[in-house]
Amino acid sequence: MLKISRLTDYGLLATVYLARKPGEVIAAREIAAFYHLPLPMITKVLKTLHAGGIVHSYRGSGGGYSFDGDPDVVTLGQIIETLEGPWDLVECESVDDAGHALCSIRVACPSRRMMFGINRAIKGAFEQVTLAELARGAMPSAVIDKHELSSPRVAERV
Amino acid sequence: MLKISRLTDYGLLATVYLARKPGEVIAAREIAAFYHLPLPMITKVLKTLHAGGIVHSYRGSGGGYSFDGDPDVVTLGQIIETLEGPWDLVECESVDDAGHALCSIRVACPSRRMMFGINRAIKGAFEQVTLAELARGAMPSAVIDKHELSSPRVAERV
DNA sequence: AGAAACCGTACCAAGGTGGTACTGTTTGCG
DNA sequence: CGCAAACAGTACCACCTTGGTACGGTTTCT
Repeated sequence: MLKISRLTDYGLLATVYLARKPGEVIAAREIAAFYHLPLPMITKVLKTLHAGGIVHSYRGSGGGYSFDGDPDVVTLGQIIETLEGPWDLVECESVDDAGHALCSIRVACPSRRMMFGINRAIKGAFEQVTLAELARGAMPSAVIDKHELSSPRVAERV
Repeated sequence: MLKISRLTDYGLLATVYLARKPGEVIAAREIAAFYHLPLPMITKVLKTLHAGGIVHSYRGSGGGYSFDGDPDVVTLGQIIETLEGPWDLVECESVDDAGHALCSIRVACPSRRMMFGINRAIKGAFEQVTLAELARGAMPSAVIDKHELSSPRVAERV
């Protein structure tokens, strides 16, 4: 299930804040103060971003976090995936502890294949928005290509 | 926040089932049996679909639900909106009981405008998938049109 | 009259989310 | 050396949503 929780939103804000001052080491306290958000929330999300390799961390006095990567390479999709973990619109493919599919009607399900198409489209949209664009505050008028939608039965998956 | 809960998924299944037998009055019991889902769940979701005007209901013995509309007009977006209610990726515009914005940094927020772009793209994707396509089980290769992005400098990933 | 089927509402357990607290550990600096 | 700043890890809690159930009421067909 796709969700963009408040925590993920905090993470985006923090990442953008760091990306706007590339290479600079900034304490979590400063970010929390800027956005008027509780410090423990910001530190929590920054820990996750660090674990995911999005930002660097520096401990000790004068430490903090920094974004050292290329903002044109890091995408919104990567950040969301780091913060929320893997996601899908529906849980068609989930399996129980024994490895059996939770959904008993998978093969005949009328919505599964369609959902995967939508799924891919959304992930694609997230992948095409770079951190650089986020940092600039640009607003893309992203749309779905109608011609691609009508094509029936493109690929057989799974 | 966008979420497609299991209940919404049930609603999609039920709607598709009805749309495949247009005009036919079908008891909730039959749909539940077909998908191996608990009857109370199906009835609950069908009530919501009826309240939203997606399907018709007929009471009494021999009653049930039917889809009488044009499957080329009803969209996935309408069904989701009926089942989940209005949604947005982030809660930037939410206000408290007194009408004041919950987000204190709205005007300067670096992610708000971008999120609205993504928001629109996803809603657009949902609006372009019709119930007829769902019923056919077609799988669209929906993609975002790169040229519509505000910035031409889009990283070559995926 | 009785059964079939929808309607409305209420209820509950489980899990997720937002948020807090506390105890390390590392590092810079006087 | 000793202190303070700042990250790391973990545990905890209140609240809400979600999935699912229960039950009594109403309509309609036979």
